[in-house]
Amino acid sequence: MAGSGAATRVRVMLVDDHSIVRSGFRRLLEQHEIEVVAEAGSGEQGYALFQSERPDVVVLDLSMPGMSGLELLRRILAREALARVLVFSMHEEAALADRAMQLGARAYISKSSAPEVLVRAVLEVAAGRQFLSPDVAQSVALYKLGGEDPFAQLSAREFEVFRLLVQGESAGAIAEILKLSAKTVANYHTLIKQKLRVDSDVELVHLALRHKLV
Amino acid sequence: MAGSGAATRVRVMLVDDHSIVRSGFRRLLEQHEIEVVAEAGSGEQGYALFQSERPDVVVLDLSMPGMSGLELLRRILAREALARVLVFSMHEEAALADRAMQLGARAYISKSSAPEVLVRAVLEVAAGRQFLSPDVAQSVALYKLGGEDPFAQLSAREFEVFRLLVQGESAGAIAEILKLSAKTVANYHTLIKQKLRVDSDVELVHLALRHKLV
DNA sequence: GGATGCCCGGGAAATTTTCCCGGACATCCG
DNA sequence: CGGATGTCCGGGAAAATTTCCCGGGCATCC
Repeated sequence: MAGSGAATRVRVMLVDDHSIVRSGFRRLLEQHEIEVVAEAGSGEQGYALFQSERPDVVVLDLSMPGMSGLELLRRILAREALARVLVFSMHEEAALADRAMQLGARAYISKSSAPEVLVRAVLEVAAGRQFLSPDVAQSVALYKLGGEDPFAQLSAREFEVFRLLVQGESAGAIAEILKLSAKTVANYHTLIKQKLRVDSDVELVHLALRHKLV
Repeated sequence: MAGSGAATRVRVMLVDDHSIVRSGFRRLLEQHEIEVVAEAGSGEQGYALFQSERPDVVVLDLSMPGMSGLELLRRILAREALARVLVFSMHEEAALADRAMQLGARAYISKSSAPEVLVRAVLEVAAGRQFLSPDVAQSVALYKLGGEDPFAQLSAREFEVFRLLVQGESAGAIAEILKLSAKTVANYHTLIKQKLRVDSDVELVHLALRHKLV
């Protein structure tokens, strides 16, 4: 990068399992003088590349097979508490945005945002600020105002296990993904059902469904 | 096509409710000498623009609020039976791909396809050929080979238990409702999971969901 | 320096799930 | 008619899972 004169270009890493989407983003960002220094198609790859490339900003799609986006977010922040991660999600579910920001994401934007919003968000995050796309902001605000979040009592870790569970992952798979013992996952499973006041996995899925988490 | 000398550029219309995605696609296609002559963010708009712009190829995202992608596809083909429509979908559900191709779509590709696949598909369709991305092709092939309805093998009684189960009724409640012993319900439960080839209740609900049974 | 709360997982008991079995009944067919 | 097949129903016992209880590590907050 022979950046003379103008400010140094922002170095971004893209994490999304759809290469076609990454490809579009790359072109979009590059047209705005933002440099894409790495692309990852999975959580594992994302973590590895994060460490080797040290991008200024990570643009992360939450929904991925294998290691979940949230898990990757958690790991990145565990290693580098000040990492600047911009979460990009298909849906504008408040519950997810809430979790992601709690964990330490710097921005959360939905896929229905205008292209300029992504660019804007990347720049905001690069500058150390937080950012929410308008739809997400409204959604989160209403969600929080409306009180009564059944998931509020779940810890971050529990919530992650919950999401993976209702997405159909087996206990073994979850242990694998989160690097836990199957036993721990089983224990969380029980705890989650208790906290959410349901008796069966079926009700668990229904609850998730009502909150658009599946 | 008045192809003189070099080939005339292909004229494409994009229909997707996410402007951010359209934006990426436009850049991607334009880098491959494909011209994007129109973008629509809804079915209604897509139909109007189709008539005024008469693109060579329509790239259509199936999942949109309001008029569904399938409905737009149907209308376009009703007006112009030979229209070349390329369907682009988030999921690679065979059922959807099946229906879209039955209706007359020329291609169906999933979002997990490589960027080149989209370009390739557009060119194939423009040339009058059909195209399926590899994952979709496999999915559809297996779906067709495997015999459509996964519930076909369930007996009436089993199906009934299945429906109550995925609706969240407990084993005890079902026994009550159907006047069976809880033991019998448990046995059916096992049998149903076997027949439907799933390992957990969560997957059972997902299956029901996909077939709109919840 | 506590007190609190999440994170993680082992051990053992409690409960459920699964497998195997047999009988009642209805249908279809040579 | 006799027999084959398939659904329907549930018991018994083994196998697997869930649940409960526990403790240590770690961070945060007075």
